Amino acid sequence: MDLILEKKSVIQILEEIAVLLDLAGENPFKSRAYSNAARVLETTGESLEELIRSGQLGETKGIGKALEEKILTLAVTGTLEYYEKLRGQFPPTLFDLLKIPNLGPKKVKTLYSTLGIQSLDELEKACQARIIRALSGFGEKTEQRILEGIERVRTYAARVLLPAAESAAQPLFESVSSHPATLRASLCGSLRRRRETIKDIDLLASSREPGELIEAFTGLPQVKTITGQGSTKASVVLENGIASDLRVVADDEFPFALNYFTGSKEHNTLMRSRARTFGYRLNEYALTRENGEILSCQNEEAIYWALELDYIPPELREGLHEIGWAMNRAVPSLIEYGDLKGTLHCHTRASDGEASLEEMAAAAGALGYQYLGIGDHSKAAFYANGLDEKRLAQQWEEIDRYNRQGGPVKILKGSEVDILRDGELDFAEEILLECDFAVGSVHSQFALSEAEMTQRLICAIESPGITFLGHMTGRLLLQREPYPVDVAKVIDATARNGKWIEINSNPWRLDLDWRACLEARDKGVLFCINPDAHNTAGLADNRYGIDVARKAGLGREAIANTRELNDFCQLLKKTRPG
DNA sequence: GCCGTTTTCGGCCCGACTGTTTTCAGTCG
Repeated sequence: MDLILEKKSVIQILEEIAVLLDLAGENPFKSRAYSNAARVLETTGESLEELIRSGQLGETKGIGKALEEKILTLAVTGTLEYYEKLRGQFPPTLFDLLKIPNLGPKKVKTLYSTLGIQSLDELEKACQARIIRALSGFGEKTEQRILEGIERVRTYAARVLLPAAESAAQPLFESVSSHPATLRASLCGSLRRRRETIKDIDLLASSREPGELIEAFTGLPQVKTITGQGSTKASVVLENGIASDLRVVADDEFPFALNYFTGSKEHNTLMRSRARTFGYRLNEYALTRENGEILSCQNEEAIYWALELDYIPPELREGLHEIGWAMNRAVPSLIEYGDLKGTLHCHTRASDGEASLEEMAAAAGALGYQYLGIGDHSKAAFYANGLDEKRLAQQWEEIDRYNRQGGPVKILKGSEVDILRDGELDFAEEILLECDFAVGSVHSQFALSEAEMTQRLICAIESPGITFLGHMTGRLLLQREPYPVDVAKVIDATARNGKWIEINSNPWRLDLDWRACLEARDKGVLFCINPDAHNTAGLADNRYGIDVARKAGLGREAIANTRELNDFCQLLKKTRPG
């Protein structure tokens, strides 16, 4: 069966329908059903084709009869009358208005239906002409906030990468946690869940004098504007454009608030539903019995235990599988930051890196690694000064010399070999088989069809000399979408051929995405966490790769480079024929 | 529109803050 629309497009349309239903003022639970179905599709490992063929689509929780039919129609015909009709009611530019803070579907609908406002520009003009304040439900302040919001959307619409948020958050956290009025403090939200991109920095503190903390927070030198300030909560925008919220609670409420503000929203919803099955009520202050009796919890762990759940680490709280795992006492034991014994896929000055072999090795040694795999670019990557056969041989001599002298780490010989358009590799098979490992990567010709790209990657991973694919989907977070590829099929081919999957730790990449890693784990594939480092500092990026692994629910045993040198080399050999 | 350890109908997580109200709707997380 051939599908006209791929899964990603179907998901997008479902999400769009949810927004359109909100705009139309439909039952909010109906809208939620569409969002929910989109999320379910996004997180299931199965391809849409497989779900349809096996008849599992309608069996999936969150997809009932109506949605099954609509998804099927969309996938097979590429269109859906229900969607088209809904879409016809509103101009597509209304979606831009929804990005303005404090403007939701109701207000946008009012702006559109009373004044015909469709775009940011039109809204800006209407605000400047002081027309907005006359609308019922709007006022002078709303008008002003909309103008500020438009400015903000234009300037800082984007999310930021995890490391950027982390470095902005650290001084805020230190200021709050060291304040004399603070009893306990924590970073929360997506930062604590270690998401790959962050929208704002959430902070929580407990105190007997919340007002003092709020004052101190809004007065911090990093704060550019205060967008909201109450007695227990403040919202600000920092000088660097990132938004930040501080919430202050009483100390006995802290564990509940910590759990609540860590989220995700989906996880919270599931936790509250779980509480209800015991007749409890859970909010950010307490866990309460029906009779009003409060169940005391000293820390977050106690909340999970009170709901007869295993403790769930923050990274797993995405509303996917974690509650089910926790109910069955099956929360995986996650890899820890110190668990890596070495790493592969690093560059040197020989291609486009900034450091020498020795410098990279010394830096790896300083991280406590036992081995470092050098994988410089191959000759097709001419823009990166890729190595040809001769220069590769010279590098090997250099590596042999280094290893004979016995530095802090054993250097492994490798190559990041370009995958050419047809799936063939930039080096001959016998050369790759002489390497200790080889990373196959796509660096050009991104604009293939999904079928062609999938075939290209499968062809590469079937090559005997290849150990794993480098940054499998080619995405650059906040910059470039992944190239079209059927990841499930590539993972299948990887499993079939006994190869590994790279978790590329570069914060721009974090590729393979954690959402897809779980599926690979269930197929028994081993992972390798690599920094793709182009300088010595880049080696430390592996902590972000570990975040990905943790979010995927991977334990130490699933990651090849948690093994000691000898065991690791044995595993490497198993990726080769014979 | 989905779903079932109070249920096949009537729920669907819950509270802070804001602005525009004169008791509350909208938005956000």
